[in-house]
Amino acid sequence: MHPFRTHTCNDLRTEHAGETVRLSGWVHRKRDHGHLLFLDLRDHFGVTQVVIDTSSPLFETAETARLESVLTVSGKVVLRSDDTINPRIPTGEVEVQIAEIAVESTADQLPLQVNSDEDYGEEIRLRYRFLDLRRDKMHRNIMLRSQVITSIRRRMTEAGFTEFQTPILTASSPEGARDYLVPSRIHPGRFYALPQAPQQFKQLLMVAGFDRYFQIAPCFRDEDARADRSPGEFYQLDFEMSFVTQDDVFASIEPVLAGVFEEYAGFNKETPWRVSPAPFRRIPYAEAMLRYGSDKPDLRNPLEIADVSEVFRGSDFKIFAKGVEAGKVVRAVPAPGAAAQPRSWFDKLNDWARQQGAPGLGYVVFEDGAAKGPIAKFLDAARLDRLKQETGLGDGDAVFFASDKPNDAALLAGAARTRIGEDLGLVDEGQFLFCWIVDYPMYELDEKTGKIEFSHNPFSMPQGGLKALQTQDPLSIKAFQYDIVCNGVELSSGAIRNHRPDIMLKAFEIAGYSAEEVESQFSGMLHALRYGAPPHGGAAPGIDRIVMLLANEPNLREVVAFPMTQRAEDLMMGAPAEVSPAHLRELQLRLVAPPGTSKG
RNA sequence: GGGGGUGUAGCUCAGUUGGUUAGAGCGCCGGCCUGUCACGCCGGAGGCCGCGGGUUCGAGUCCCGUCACUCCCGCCA
Repeated sequence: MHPFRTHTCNDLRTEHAGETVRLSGWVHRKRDHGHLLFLDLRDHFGVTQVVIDTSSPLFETAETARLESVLTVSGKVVLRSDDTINPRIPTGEVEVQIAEIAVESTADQLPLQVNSDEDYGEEIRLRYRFLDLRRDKMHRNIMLRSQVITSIRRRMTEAGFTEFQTPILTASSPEGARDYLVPSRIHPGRFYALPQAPQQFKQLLMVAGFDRYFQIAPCFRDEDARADRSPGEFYQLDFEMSFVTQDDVFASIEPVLAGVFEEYAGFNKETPWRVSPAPFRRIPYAEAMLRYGSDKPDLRNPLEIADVSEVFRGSDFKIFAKGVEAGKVVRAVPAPGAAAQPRSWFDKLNDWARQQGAPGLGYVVFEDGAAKGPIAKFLDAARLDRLKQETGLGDGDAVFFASDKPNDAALLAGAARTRIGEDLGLVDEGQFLFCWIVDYPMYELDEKTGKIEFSHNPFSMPQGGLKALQTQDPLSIKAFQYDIVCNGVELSSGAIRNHRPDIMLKAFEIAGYSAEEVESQFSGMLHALRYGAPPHGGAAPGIDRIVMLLANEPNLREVVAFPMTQRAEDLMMGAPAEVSPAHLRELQLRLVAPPGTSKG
């Protein structure tokens, strides 16, 4: 019997009745009636019921085939009687009567059930990823990923971008995350590094006179994982453009992102989610920190934080009043309608704030024309009126306070905003809400050392250029640096790059780097910028995060075919692995015992 | 590097105040069943209670350590 099928397991319909067909697939489910056996045969495309009874000498072969064994069957397509039609599958009006059967391969007892959507532990799922990926949800997620990438490629190409490849084996760069190193055999003692991003190469392509570059680029960073941060490797839609302003970059990528999100906004959803149309809202960094307490706000949460420091300045609530005099701030998180919440709700939020390391969350409740709560009695009528005004609240509402140094207060208020919004059911989830965070500060003050440091990307162009660096307080200088955020997930950061060696040297000088240091550490880039570099800029939205959002998954592993564990191990392939002494010798490497062990 | 959660049959889980032989569902094996589609019914096998140590007459249960998976902080230009 020829092993190849004439149809997939999703093809057969009533019009095929009477044809003899061949189907191949996995045994998805068995319904054994003793003298009559139904098998659901599953392949990549779908499921078809095949049937056999004891009048066939092949009955026993079919009956003993375990779940997830691979079969090829052939036989006649027959219509099902009206009362046995299965409306839940596209092939449910027909079935195949088995005339021939071949067991292509058998399956051992399964460590996880392919035909169920039960939750299994990560360890089992990752160790048997090939089985996990057979399951419906994972199969669809990985297909979504492929379709999203195809859609992005098409949209980028149609927008005039060209896809390039850049090296995987490259040089370690001193800034940024830890590198993955690859030893050189030809140059013992020297190492390649895997790229954290194709950042310098894409800039060099601009210098080389290409324009509108993009790449679905693998990026490698040896940093610890999070739910939305894969350990080791991830993919970016890396793009760069020459002779552009920040507005040009936004205008180019917004329709691509909005288009992809609109295209797949209905994935796994009864009704497609709304997508915020281009142009996306732009929020300056300082405003985002003040109003949302985060530089990646989820704008589906309607709550906005207010600064109410002046309400407490000179008030009888001495803790806050003294703090304000000492340069601290008071941020107010509104909780509309919260007056109806029981006392325990307020206590729980307070306990939560203490777990976050704060002294607590003070609050005021406006109820029956009066102000209640532990802080209310310290505020006179004028201050309470002003508080209502600043927060836009009134009777029936409550307001929580975070008081600390500006940055710390912002972060606590931001976390409280998220929690209160969720608790009160205020978040309108059925949408993808994009925004740009713009005007990042070029520098920030390291509170421990008192030194001025780059706050984000040292290669961004400072707003105001060389003149700003020469004349402004460094902490007041903004950069042409931006993030794109969707539903509280940072999809990408990007920048208009600094293409002028003189501005770059000055920018590094302010952060305490000598010209010699900069020349030696970034020689390749600086060298290139001295031979006619176009102004250029771009960004690099994360592919994995885009798919995660579209699939509405809480975790990147659900949209990556072969992810590693949190501790950066591949349980299926056994990576990382030890290598043979001969292998090490060839690379002139020797292992050194870690401190406190005797093993060499 | 630090904090939290979880770990019991192949898998998902239950297991009371520390007390007899550690249970259920699915899967697996066997039997019955010719129209099911999560087929049904009957029976069976299957356990280093993650691992190591301790407390106790007695530990799945309490204590200490450790490992794995995971969430978070640090880290991620």
